[in-house]
Amino acid sequence: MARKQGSHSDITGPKVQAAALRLFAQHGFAAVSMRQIASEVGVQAGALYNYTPDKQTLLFELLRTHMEALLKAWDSIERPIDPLAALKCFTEFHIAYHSDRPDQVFISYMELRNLSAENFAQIQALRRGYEQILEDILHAGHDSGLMNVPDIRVTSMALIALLTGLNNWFRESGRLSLADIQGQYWLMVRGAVAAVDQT
Amino acid sequence: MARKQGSHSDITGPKVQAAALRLFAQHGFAAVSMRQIASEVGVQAGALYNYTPDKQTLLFELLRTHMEALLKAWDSIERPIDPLAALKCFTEFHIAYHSDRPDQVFISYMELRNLSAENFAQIQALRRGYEQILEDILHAGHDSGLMNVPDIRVTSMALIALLTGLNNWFRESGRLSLADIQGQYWLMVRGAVAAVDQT
DNA sequence: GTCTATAGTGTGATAGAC
DNA sequence: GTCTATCACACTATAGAC
Repeated sequence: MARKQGSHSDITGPKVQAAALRLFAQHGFAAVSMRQIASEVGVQAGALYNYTPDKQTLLFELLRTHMEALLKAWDSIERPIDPLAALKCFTEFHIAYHSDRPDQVFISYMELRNLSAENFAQIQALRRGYEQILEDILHAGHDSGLMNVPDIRVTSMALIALLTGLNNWFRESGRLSLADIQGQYWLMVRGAVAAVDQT
Repeated sequence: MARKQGSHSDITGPKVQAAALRLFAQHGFAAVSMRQIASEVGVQAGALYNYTPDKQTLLFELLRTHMEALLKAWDSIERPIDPLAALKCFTEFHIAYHSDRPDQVFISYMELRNLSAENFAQIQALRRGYEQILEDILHAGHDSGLMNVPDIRVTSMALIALLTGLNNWFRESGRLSLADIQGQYWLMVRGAVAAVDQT
């Protein structure tokens, strides 16, 4: 018999985040009501406000947590110094990390416009930090002559789109393993920066 | 002195489409109300229902019109037979067409989940048709030995993400011309399918 | 910490006058 | 074809009991 009242702060908090993440990813921030989230968690709508001051902050915290965890994860791995090896490392890291968190990645791209101006600026700064990682690698590759990068900003945005696009269609349960995907994407990334000029 | 009543079917219809397109792209389908659209058009909310049976159909018609125009535009240009030349042609076409219609492209990617099941299936079929164009080119390139394409589906999805990602940051008014962009993206696309196996 | 109840506002869509 | 007025319902967020 289910309890109708009681204190569950330790477990309800994470459940609110998880429910909001899943529903925002599936239906979009604006299309999801606080009542839907509460229903998924198993509480009444009013109880959600013990865990977030409002719906906007709930979204913001999901994005901030994701971006900070992403940056921290990169910081914690060992990065090769050689630019090509570093680019391969980045490619494989990006694919592994992002394909494992489809909902977080999805809302991080789709719901930016639903952030308030202040919150948007914070998330954008974190995102810029991630892009900078790739740009530094491309810069080193360009300077060493190991890569052909006519414009670092263009190449970095193109490569991130290439890699993140994987989330649009890849499902782990499909016919291809993560290692297969990493291998094929690395072939394409390496080719994209190795191209020499010819018509 | 503005008229408060009258018949404007010829001009109001397109204005409704244009206002909905702009607002959906900026704020998202679920976050935009019929009253907002009416306000942008300069009519009252009730008048919109002379031009669409409901909000859902308004979104669907925007996406359908865009996808059909895209396919028709490709059909109307001259396509080289040589696979590499065809891939270059596709790359430049995709960039030119998409960078000229940022709002249409944006909602075509972001608002798919707000379509009803029936409408989604129709849009998805049109999208599949566009992907098929690229897959056919890659298939010919693979068979002729001119391209290294381990998995046609993987490569086509990756290249479309690479190219469409341009819309995330490119603004015609920026420091780079469309021709510059087309040149750099073609270098990357060609490299991505030309890579030979090496570690 | 969760509940019930509710304030105050906004929503998509329709009816009928002009 | 557009207007005004409205129905019936959903929304975020808060107040106060337990």
